[in-house]
This record gives sequence, structure tokens and C-alpha cells, in this order.
Amino acid sequence: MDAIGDGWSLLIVRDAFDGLRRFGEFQKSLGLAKNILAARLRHLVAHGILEAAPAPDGGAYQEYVLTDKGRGLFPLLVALRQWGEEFCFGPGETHVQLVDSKTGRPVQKLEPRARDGRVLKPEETCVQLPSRLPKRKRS
Amino acid sequence: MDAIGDGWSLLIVRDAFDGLRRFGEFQKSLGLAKNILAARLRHLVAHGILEAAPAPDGGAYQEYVLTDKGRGLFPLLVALRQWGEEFCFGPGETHVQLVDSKTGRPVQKLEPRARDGRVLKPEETCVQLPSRLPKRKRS
DNA sequence: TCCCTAGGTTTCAAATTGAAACTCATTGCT
DNA sequence: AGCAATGAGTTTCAATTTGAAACCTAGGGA
Repeated sequence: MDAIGDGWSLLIVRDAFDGLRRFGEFQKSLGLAKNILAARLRHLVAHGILEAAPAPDGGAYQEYVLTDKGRGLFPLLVALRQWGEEFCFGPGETHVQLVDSKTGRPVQKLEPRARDGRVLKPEETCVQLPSRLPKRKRS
Repeated sequence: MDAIGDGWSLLIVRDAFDGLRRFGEFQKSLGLAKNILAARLRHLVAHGILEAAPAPDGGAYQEYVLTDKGRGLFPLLVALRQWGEEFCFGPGETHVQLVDSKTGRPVQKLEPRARDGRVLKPEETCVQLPSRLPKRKRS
């Protein structure tokens, strides 16, 4: 939550998934103040979610691209988007939808499942420390 | 993002999934200031994520319980938790894990999939307006 | 050369946050 | 019944964060 807990960070990451890389692109897309954007980008870089690559084409500036950790947020973004699609619009209200770009059909709804494939409801899960792995590593 | 975009809201929702219902329980669990908690709870109620049920047992106070919309956030919470488990701890570092409470084994990793079951990478998706549904409604 | 643009940083007012004190209603104790 | 304690907030106020706008700096083009 510290890394992505504020309102803007996830939007920046979403835009990064959409291919945006430059300061100005993010700013135009999100319409937030430049100082805030600079701070958020710094923060995301500091948390290893974005990487600042220096001057790719020739301009003396930076590009911000997702790291593996940042790309790991994709399922979260999908979950957020699906939730918004399902609950944040009235029945008649039209809105965009996340689709498989190959077929144009909606992405499957994300559902937490047990290892055996059962769909898990919230009450069927809990948090635990991982069992002190019994699979010994070769010494 | 307006509904759940700030740092505390998702934590409150998570605790609600964990069964917390009362003001004091949330406050103790999260350790945030009472005024902020009150504001967040009001906000979540206003957005239809929590519902304020009056005096269940006999006390003259309220309980905050998840609505359907709130319960719909479960996949998102799972995604967030899995991301944290995967990327926010060092290799040796021990941390809790979300497991199927029946078997004690970790929940499957959430992966966005196309309707045909293919795992979708970020670049393989895009957003679209839903096709003007060809299935006519009975007039 | 002069001006424009992209990418920031600085400044300052306004909004938000958080800690602590204060209510107010309900127990619990005696 | 009297009285302290607890739970659920609200109020107050200082400190932090935000956001808009102005400013700065390096390159590029006319």
C-alpha cells in the first residue's frame, strides 16, 4: 500500500501499461499538476515499479518504463477495472470494457480459486505463514 | 479510484473481509486517527461499499458491513495481496500468505485470461466500448 | 539569434491529515 | 442510585500534502 496506495500511482501505472513513457504524456493523460507527477514518478521509481531510462531516442530526457514488479501489477489493474465495470455504472450506462485484443471479447472475470480449481469465497480463505518448507534444499 | 483510491479505504475493506465491523475494531487494527476513520467509513458508505447497520446486538451504535459492491472487491484484494507477496519481500524474508482455509494451500495466482482460457499479457488486451449488443431485448 | 517546447523545480495558498481533547450515550461496579 | 469506564464519534488545531501557476533550463528550429 505504501508503494501504490495513493490515488495517482495506480493511474500512472495503468497509463504505463497503455504504453505511455514520457513525463508529458502522463501529464496530458492524467491532467495532474507537474510537481505532483514528478513526485509520484520519483516514488514509483524508488519503489522499483518504474525504471527511469535515460534518453532513448536522442532527447536528453528520461523515459519511465515498467519493471517486472510494475508489470506484476497487471492482474490488480484488471481486477480494479472489472470491479469498476461491474459495480460503478448503472445498468443502462455505457462504458469501456477490457477485451482480448485478438478476439475483441471481454476478458474472463478474475476469480480467486483454490489449487484444485474451486472458486474461493472470501470466507473460505485466510492468511498463514508459509509452512516451514519441508522440501529440503540440497545442501 | 474515487471510491477506493486513498490509502486507507482498501485497508478498511480488507479488515471488513476479515470480519471486523465496529468502529473500534477498525481503529485498533489500523491505528489511524478516529476522525480519519470516521471520514473514510462515511465515504465508503456513501459509495455503497459498506452499509451502516444500526444496533445489531443491542448497543446503540452502528456496524459497518460490506455490500455486494464491497464484496466485489475480493478479487482486487487478492490480486493486491499476491502482488505484495511476490514482489515486496526479499527471497529469504518470511511473510504471511493467502491460503485456502480448507486445505491450507496457497490460493492460485490470479491471471487474466481470454474467454478461451489463454493467459493474457498486458499487450494482448485493450479497452473498447461493448458492441451495441445484438441480442435484442424483448420489447 | 530568438523563440518554442519538453521536462522539470519553486512558491505559495488551500485542502487534508493526524494527534489530542472533548461529547454523549451506554454499560459495569458498588 | 451514584460513579467511573468504555465505545463511538466530533471538534480543534498544527503539520503535512496537494495543486495551480510561475519560473528555470536544455535542445531544436526558423
